[in-house]
Amino acid sequence: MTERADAARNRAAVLTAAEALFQREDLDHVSLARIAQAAGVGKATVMRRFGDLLGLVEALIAPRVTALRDRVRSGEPPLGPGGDAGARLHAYLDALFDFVLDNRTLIRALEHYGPYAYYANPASQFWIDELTDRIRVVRPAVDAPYLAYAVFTALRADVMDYLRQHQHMDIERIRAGVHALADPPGPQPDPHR
Amino acid sequence: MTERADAARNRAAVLTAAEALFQREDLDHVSLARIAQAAGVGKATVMRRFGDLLGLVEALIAPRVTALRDRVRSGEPPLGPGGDAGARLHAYLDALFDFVLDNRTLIRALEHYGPYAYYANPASQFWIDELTDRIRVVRPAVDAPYLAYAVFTALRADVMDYLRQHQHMDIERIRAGVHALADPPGPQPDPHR
DNA sequence: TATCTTACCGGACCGTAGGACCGGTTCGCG
DNA sequence: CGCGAACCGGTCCTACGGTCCGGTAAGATA
Repeated sequence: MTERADAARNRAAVLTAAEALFQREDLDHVSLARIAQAAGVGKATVMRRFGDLLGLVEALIAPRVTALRDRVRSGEPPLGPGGDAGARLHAYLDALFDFVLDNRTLIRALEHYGPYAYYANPASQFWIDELTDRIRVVRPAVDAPYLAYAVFTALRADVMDYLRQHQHMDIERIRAGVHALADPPGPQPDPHR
Repeated sequence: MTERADAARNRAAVLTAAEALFQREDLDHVSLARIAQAAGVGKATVMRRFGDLLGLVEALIAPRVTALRDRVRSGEPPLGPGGDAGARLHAYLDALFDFVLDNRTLIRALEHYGPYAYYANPASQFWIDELTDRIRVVRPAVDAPYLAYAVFTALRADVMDYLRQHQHMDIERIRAGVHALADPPGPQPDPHR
């Protein structure tokens, strides 16, 4: 059963309108009613297509997630398979960092609806698992799953926005901090310490 | 101008009732109306005393904050002034960790109202500044302010709850992870790496 | 092209939230 | 004791996410 033409048209209109609103407006001035109005559509139409607002935001992020995931799974090294372990970790951190930066409004919207929406997201679980693997190779002595969560938490969009806007840290400083978190410079731990 | 007796009585009743509700109920089942009802008071009374719900939560946390701050500022070393720098950092991390653990429901309530309520809190600013100082002494080569924020973020109540409840990490594992984040074991960085 | 089935549409509606308002009440000072 | 001010709490207001249902139009069929 294929989707009817008007339904497909409305889905696209809602996605476009929602995207624009999330970019332009402050997060808590974006409401279901305003999205529907901007899309020239009733509120129920939005709900029917996406279940709830969280579903709408996930649908907005989905294509970008897929794009990055493809680069990670089958792109050029070191982000894709192959290459030096250290370079792989750092390339991945950079890619995640840029992803969060580019999509921060949508990611914040995700965090806004539902508790744990950021972590529980299937996409995030993939990011975290991959991060865990890449950390484990470079730093076999640490608790890689925990460290992966900690780094991923440091990459929360709200945290990054806060550091930039209220603590006046610039982007490259934060980026360097994230790298240092996951893989501090220097030799491996000395068992005699 | 001193507070009238009935006003003081109501303030205490609201604090007690709110505390109990936050402990017992799920966070988003706690509403202004229920707090007022549990305190045997009108909603407006709650608002008058505390401005808004965020103010109420801050008032609930305040005495605990003060207690820990006193221990940090003038208690026994290594948490208080004096002692080995490394021990000071680790004692402080333990104290913060326990504080978050003990007060996680209130801290989550804080995070629930208002954006950045956790970081922007005056108390948190003190915690972060102190953390920055203690990190700086032990790890002069790193960006201490950023690392302090990253560690403090790892100590978010919602993050810890998520790791415990959904990732099944036990408390001591998380605690060890936080310590490793702030002060990874091993010798200092090697300039030739 | 005319008809009919059915997926689809959208504005009215619902329950609930935080917070403002205001007539009545009670505290406590002179 | 009496009075003014501080305080009280139920009602009201606005906005939210989400649901309902009578009406509409898409598009398959003949």
